[in-house]
Amino acid sequence: MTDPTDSSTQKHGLAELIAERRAKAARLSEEGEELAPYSYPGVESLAEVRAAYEHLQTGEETEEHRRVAGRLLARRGGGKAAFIDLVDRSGQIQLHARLDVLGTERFKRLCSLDSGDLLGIDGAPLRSRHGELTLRVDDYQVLSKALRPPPDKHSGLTDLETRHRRRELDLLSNENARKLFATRAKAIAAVRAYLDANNFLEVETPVLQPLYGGALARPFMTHHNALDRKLYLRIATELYLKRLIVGGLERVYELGKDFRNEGLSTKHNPEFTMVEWYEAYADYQDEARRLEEMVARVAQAAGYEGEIDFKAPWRRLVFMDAIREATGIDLRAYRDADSLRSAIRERGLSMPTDGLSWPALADDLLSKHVEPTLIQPTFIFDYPIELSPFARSHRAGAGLAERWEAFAGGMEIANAFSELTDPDEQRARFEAQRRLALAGDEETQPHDELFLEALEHGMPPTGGVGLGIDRLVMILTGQTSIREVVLFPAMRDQGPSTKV
RNA sequence: GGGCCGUUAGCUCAAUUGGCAGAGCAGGGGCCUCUUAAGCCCAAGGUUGUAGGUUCGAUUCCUACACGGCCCA
Repeated sequence: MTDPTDSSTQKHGLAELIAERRAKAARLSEEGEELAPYSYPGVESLAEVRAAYEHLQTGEETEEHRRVAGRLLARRGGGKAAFIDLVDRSGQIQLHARLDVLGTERFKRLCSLDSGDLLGIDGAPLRSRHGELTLRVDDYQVLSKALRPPPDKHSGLTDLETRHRRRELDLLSNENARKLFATRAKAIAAVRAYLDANNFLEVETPVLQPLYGGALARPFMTHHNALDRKLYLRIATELYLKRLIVGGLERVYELGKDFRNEGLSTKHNPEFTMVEWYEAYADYQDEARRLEEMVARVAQAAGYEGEIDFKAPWRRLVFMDAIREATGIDLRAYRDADSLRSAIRERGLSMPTDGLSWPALADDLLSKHVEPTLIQPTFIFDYPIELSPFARSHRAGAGLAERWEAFAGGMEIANAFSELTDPDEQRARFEAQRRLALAGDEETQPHDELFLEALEHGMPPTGGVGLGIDRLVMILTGQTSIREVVLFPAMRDQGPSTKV
């Protein structure tokens, strides 16, 4: 035997599988098949075709013409007829390839294609004798020859690491992954639709900022060569958006990536998607109503059918009461770090307390002992002012700020203030932050003089909200890890690879 | 940063007490005109994450490292 396809000489590791596919592509090409056309016009989605022929009775055939395209998932049969499963973003359909329709040569070539190949089909809809909606293949066009084998056709790709590093393989082999990111897109579109409908202007402010601000977080740094200056990737859009409110844009929002140079977890990716909006003449109570109304609509648009009831009004708690109910500690009675620390230790609450300031301890009490219990949507109102350098002090005083955070699924999803508009007060807050930084706090607000000057031009009363899109999508899709809702999550370098 | 768990064929998974590393799918050679996890016959496919160690013998036991997951900080 000198036949190069003699099975006794074949191996089928990955390198051999690739060589086999390359050889097959070469063969098809020699036989006159165009393997990579520049376009394939007139394609309908499989879902559209399915919907149009759902009425066909078992065994009923048509002579109508439909053009579809997708990836070859599986083939059954051969000989003189075969069934092929084709998948596109909208769904799946069965093809019926027949030798008597296509002729011997083209039928055999079609049957020789591999799973993963991209295929265009001209076909006539029918319902098979077993009741499956099917397209009889009248003509076909190879749109791309896949040189590597796809993941398993039944199990798809399950290895978490590969699913996240090689999202394209996750998407092409797992319908759930395709659905999830379609849901994410719907949720984001619904956020924009809500804000647009309420007369907000979508704006874009710098990602590269001379000074970072608007949140308590460590930034990424970079360098601009031509300007020879240090720049930071933004940790929030807050300060620029407020300058737009000073400028008279009245209602603005920005939906985009923020970057925080912090650890990774199931709830934290170093780059994440946030929408912030600011509304002149409104306060934080107005914004609470806006958020619950918006999120209820987003959940509906995303087709959410889970356990969480987003319908307004959401539960409303007050910061100190929420901590008292969960831990028995009344923060009003412990106004300094030392007394609060001993109260925490007396009650045997498991949390580190050493070296933490009073605001940090108060914040940790909330995030460790209250936040995980907030499954149904809940607002926590009236944070200690020390935790809120951009929030206006509470009209009732008492060391509080007009600030709330919203929680659902045991996670913080949004944060809002009656914005601090007084430039002198803001200057004092920056000064307080500077003292914290000198004392060793790594997450403080740098002094931003341009922002202060903007406030000095006069800022109307304003309500502002930041809503974490990734976490909202986690809740809407029932995922417990942010890596499942971000297409390409941050991963460590893989190290030396032995893969082909 | 710490603890625990995982890493085996392209994919999904086995492997008993430390004793020749096996299946299914995919791929190759055949058969097959209503199949749908199609089926039947044949032949093949492995640096068991990496580097060491113990042992007559290591996927298995030990150490370090890499990557991932969960929990804690």
